[in-house]
Amino acid sequence: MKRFLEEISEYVKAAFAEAGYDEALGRVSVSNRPDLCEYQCNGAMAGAKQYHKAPLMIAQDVAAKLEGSKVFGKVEAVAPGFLNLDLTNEFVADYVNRMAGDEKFGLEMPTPTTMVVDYGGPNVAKPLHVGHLRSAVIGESIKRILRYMGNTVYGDIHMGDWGLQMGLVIYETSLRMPDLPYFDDDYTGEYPSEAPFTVADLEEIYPAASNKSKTDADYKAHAMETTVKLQEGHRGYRALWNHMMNISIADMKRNYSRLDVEFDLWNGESTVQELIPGMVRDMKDGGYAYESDGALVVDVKEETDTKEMPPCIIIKSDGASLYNTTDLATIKDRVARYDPSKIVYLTDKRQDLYFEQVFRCARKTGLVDDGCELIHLSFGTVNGADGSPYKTRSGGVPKLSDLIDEIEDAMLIKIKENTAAKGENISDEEARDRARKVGLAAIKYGDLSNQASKDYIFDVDRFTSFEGDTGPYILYTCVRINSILRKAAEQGTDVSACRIQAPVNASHKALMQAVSGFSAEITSAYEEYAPHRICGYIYGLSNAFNSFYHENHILTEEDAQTKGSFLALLDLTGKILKTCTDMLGFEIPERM
RNA sequence: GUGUCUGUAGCUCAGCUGGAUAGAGCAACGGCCUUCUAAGCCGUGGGUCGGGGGUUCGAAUCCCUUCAGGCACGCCA
Repeated sequence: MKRFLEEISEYVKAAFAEAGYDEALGRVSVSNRPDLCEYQCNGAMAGAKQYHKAPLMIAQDVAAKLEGSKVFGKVEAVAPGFLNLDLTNEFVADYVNRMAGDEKFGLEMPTPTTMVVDYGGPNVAKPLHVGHLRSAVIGESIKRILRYMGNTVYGDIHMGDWGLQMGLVIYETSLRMPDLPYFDDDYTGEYPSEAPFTVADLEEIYPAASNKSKTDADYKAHAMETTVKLQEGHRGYRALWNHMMNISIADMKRNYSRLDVEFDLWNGESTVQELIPGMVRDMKDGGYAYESDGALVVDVKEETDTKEMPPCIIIKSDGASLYNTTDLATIKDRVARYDPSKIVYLTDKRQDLYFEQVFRCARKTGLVDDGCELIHLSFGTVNGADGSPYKTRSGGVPKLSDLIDEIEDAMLIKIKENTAAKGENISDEEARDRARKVGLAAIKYGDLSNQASKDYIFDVDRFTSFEGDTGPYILYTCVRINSILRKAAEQGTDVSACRIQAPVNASHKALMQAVSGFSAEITSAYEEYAPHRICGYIYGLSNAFNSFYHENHILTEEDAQTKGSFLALLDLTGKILKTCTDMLGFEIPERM
C-alpha cells in the first residue's frame, strides 16, 4: 500500500496533469500552518517560472479540477500560490482501516537482503563503560529496524580480543604470578581449568598495565612482544587468553542483557586471525601492499582527495597485526560467510577517518565488490551536564553497569512513590521489574531521540524525571491504551471485530492522521539509519492519542458503533506503538 | 596546519528533497482529577536560527566567507 502522503499526492498530481501542468508539481506535504489546513501543496509556486504564469492562477486551475473530490473536503488556492487541503473524514478512515488490515500497517517492503551490523565492540579484559552505551543502544535499534523491513540481519558484537590490551594483561600477570605454568615455556602438561583471576581482578590489572606501559618504554616493549607471541600461537598465552575470554564474555552477557541487547554472533578480532596471513599475501601479490618505515601499508589516497589520507597500515613494523588488519580480515570473512549487501558499523565519530581508510582499502584490494555496501554510522560523545564527556563524581570513566544502576535506582524510588500515591500495593519484585523496564526506556529513548551523529548530554535527573518527550511518557501512553483494551475485553467487546469509522471530532481525526504517518516515518528511519525519526513519530502519535483520550471517553461511549470504532483505532495505535518501541529496543510493562 | 562535525528559546533538542507566523520538552506562570492511570490534558510568556555576504518570488535549510567550540590526522582501538 502506498504511503499516506503519496496516495494523496496522486490525486493532486492528476489534477495538475489535467490542468495542463507537470504532475511532479503535485507533491503534498503536511501543512505547516495547521490553523489554515491539514495538508498543503506548493507546486504552483515552483511551476510559475516554467509556465510564465502567476502561481495563484496555477493553484486556482488545479483547485478547480479537485472540486467535488471524495478525497478532499476543502481545496483552497491561496496567495501567493499555496494549495490548502483538508481531507474528508471518510478518506482518512478508509486509509487507517486498510492499515489495520495489514500485518505491517501498509509499509512498503524493500527486496530483502542479508546484512551485518557490527556494534558493541567491547574489549576483553576491560569493563564496559559509558562509551559502550551508544554503540549498543543505537546498533541494536538499527539492527531491529533493518530486520523489521524484512532483511536477514546478523548482529555481531565484534570484540576487541586480539590487540595490545591482551598482551598487556598477560604480561602484567606474568610479573605478578610468574610461577603459573602459562609462563613456563617448557611446560607440556594440561593447564588449569580454573582461571587465575576474576572479572574484578581483570578490571584492576588492565588499567594498571596500561598506565605502566605509558611511562615505562621497556614495559611496553615486553607487552608488545607478548602480543606478538600470543598472535603467533604461544601455547601458554593462548590458554590464559581463553580464561580471559570466558570470564569477560560472561560479564558482557550480563551487561548487555540488562540493556536488552542481543548479539547473533560473538565474534571478535581473534575469530579471523587465521585469515590474516592469506589476506596479507594476497595484498602483497596483488601489488597493493608495500613496506614503508618497516610497516606493511596499502595506499588509499584518491585523486579527488582534498585532505591528507594516510595509508592503511596492515602489519606493524614489529610484525603484529592491528585493528586495521582484523577489520579487513573480518570483511573478508563476512563476505565469504554471508555475502551481505551491507555491513553497517557503529562506532564513535573519532573513527571516521579510520573507517574511510579501511573501506577504501577493502574495495581497492577486492575484499568487497559493488554488491556490498560498507557503512560507517558514527555517533557523538555521551556528555555530562557540563557538556564535556560524562565522568563519575571522582572524575573517572563511569562503568556501564553503574550507569544503569543509577537510572534504575532513581526509577525505583519514583515507581514506589507513584504506586503509593495511588494506593496501589505492589511487591518489591514487581516494583523492580517496572523500574527496570521504565528505566531502560528512559535510557534508550534519551539516547535514540537525539540524532546519533551528535553528542548528547546524559542527564540522569532529566531522564528520570520522565515528563514530556521521554521514554516513560511513551510507555505511559502504551499502558493507558492497553489498560482500556483490557477493560473492553473484560466487558466482552471483541475489538478485532470492530471497524474504524469516520472520525467524529477533531482530536479523533488528528489521531488517525498521526497514525497514517507510520509508513513514511519508518521508511525514512530505515533509509537514513535514523532511530530518532521513530522517536519523533511515536512522540507525536502519543500526543495525538493523549489529546484524544482527554476529549473522548471511550469505555462509556453510548453509541456502540462509535465505541467499537474508538477501540479499533486504539488497538491499531497500540500495535503501532508496540512495533516502534520494539524497533527502538525496549519493552512495555503491564502497568506503571 | 589540513580535514571534519557542531552552533536554533534560560536549559535539552526537533525542523523531512528551501515555502506561509521557526516547533517540542524542561524550567516560569495560569487553568483541569465524582468517570478509561494527572508519569496526563488545555493555555500564557520566551528566539535578529553564531555573524556577514550571495542564489531565489521565498533560506534555519543551498553556495561563499568569517567567528566560536569539539574531534581526527602512519604503526592504540
